[in-house]
Amino acid sequence: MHGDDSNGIDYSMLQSRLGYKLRRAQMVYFDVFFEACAQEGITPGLFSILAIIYHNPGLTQTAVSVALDVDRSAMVAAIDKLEGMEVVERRKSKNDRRSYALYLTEQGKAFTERLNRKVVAGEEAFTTFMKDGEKEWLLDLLDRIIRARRDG
Amino acid sequence: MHGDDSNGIDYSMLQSRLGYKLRRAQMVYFDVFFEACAQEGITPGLFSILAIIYHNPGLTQTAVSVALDVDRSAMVAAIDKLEGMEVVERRKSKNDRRSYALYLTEQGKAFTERLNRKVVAGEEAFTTFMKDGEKEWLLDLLDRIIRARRDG
DNA sequence: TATTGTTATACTCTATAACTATA
DNA sequence: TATAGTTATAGAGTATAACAATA
Repeated sequence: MHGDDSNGIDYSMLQSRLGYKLRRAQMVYFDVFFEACAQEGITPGLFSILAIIYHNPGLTQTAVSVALDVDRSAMVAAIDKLEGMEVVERRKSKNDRRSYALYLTEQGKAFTERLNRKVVAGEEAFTTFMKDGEKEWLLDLLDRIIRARRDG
Repeated sequence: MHGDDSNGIDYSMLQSRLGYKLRRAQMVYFDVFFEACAQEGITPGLFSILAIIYHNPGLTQTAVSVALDVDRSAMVAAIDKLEGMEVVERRKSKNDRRSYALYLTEQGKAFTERLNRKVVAGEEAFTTFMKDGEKEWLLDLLDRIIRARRDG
């Protein structure tokens, strides 16, 4: 092992690059997610929105966008789609008539739970080659990378 | 710690999701890369192309696209740009007149080496909160995820 | 003045399909 | 017939700026 991948290409400058590996790993993960959820019309981004609303009912669109670190303008089409699927509903906020409070419908809750089971099951494909505790370690280390930004 | 992030949002369904963490970590990494290389007009994708050609001079565009797992049609604009920056050159292949052999120019080699030093230095921001050997372990684990696809 | 949701817009990335010139 | 590079095109994803309603 000195920079060569199995296809005979020398990856020397990339094989020890965190960013390159993160991107490739994410691409693989996306394929697994896609197999599990594409037929439901759900992308990773939509799933993350459902997951946030599931555990934080009543949030505004802007609050969800902040939680997921995307622009609030991107939420409009996303919530439109989820509302069209009848899994999310916008309720007019009483105290602030500019904003909506977001809730999952009853079927939206069941839908999200089912999706979550599929995603968790899909992830088990990755744990087969992990030792005990290795996944928790990975999640913790990724967290440290994520927090590196806001903690300086 | 039971699903809450520091902003008061409950991330229960996401905090143990590999895909979510991979994406967020990659976003943070991209910011660091951007600070280091954006002024040079280089994105992570362009850097990966330079890195491949650096260690594998003479590859065709298609070979590079296969090495990086992107469509060959995406290579055209990328190589156009790198050629415009005079860091890569297309040389007509002798044996197969359909294809080009890709090489770094002299300044392209120096440019790539300089970029590599910047990227490696930028990555050190992430190693400050890693224990000895943890980065190598992370790279190895990400590799196992990446290989999970082609190895089944 | 500031903020929420919205719209219009644009830019990047990426993939597909079809073309051309070679093989 | 198959392949390399190219082009046109389209779809996601995401960001900015501006606007109306409301705070």
